[in-house]
Amino acid sequence: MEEEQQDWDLHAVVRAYTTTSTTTSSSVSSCCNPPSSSTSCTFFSVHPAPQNSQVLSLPNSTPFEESRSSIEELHQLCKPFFIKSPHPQQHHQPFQPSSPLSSSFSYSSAPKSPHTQQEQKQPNKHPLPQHARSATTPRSKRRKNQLKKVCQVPAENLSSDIWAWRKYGQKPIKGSPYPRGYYRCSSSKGCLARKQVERNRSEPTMFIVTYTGEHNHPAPTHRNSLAGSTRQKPQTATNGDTCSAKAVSPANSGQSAKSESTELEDMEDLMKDDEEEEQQNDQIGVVTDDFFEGLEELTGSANDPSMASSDTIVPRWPLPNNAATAAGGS
DNA sequence: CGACTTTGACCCGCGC
DNA sequence: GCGCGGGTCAAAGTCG
Repeated sequence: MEEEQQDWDLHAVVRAYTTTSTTTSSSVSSCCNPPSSSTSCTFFSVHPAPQNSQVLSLPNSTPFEESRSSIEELHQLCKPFFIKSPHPQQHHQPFQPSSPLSSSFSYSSAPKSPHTQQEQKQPNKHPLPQHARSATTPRSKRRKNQLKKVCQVPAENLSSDIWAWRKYGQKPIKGSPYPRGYYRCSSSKGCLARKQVERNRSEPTMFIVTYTGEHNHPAPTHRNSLAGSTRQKPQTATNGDTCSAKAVSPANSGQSAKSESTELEDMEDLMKDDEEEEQQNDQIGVVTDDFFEGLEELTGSANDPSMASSDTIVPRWPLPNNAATAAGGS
């Protein structure tokens, strides 16, 4: 029990994950990549599409070739999601995922009505100030009609998140040996983006990440520019097997962050070419700034070792520790 | 000092 | 209507 919890030390993990493909829900063009990757994405859209959930397998090979093709794939994949939406809140354009290349996303609309984020802001219930229950964050309907994106990611990919997440809670989930961690975006105060990280019961090496709400601010261009970050705890050997190295990402270790940024720039150049191509192509279809943003993030993620499939390449920045470790030492 | 994690308690949605 | 379980809050403690 406790072990599991310790195991479950995801605080760090979390910040590592957020998908990149700007998503909007609605059907996803299926990705034709070979299911080589251990991740799959499923999108549930608010639109009751017959197949609103698809498993997207993204490439897991070389960063460049693959990344390129991945981008294309991704592009294909994301196209449907890039819907121009000046008012993201009104569309379902929850977040700008940062690393679509690695994992499975699944958007799921709230079980019931198709209202999306709006609910989140509706201050309807909560007459009760529980400890001055924040008048700013009406909890009402929190569970209702929330657009969710569920991703299943391998431990190593948990660190591929460009957003900064802050843990605000953890709860044991009934039926699951692993607790669920609750995180919110710490990049911006008013950001409604939330994230839940839970280990897959049947496959402990996989994590189920659920995103809720959307970022109301641009994604940090460089990870080291992230506001807060997980702290790096002195690996208290309490965990025995799994490390609880909490640090994850970029922002944590200035070192990694630094090298990261430089390398990122490098990679970005390369990626940009591709991006431009893609963008041009995109212009034919529906392309928005969001999309570019997404691409940027993507490129950023592309650099991310975790994204490029850790199997074939060596991480360009030291993250395994966190990701894997934080991931529960899987 | 600010930001983050931890943790217990509270609140509310949902199913029965 | 009731109870369970999940989601969030906020105080306390930790760390850089």
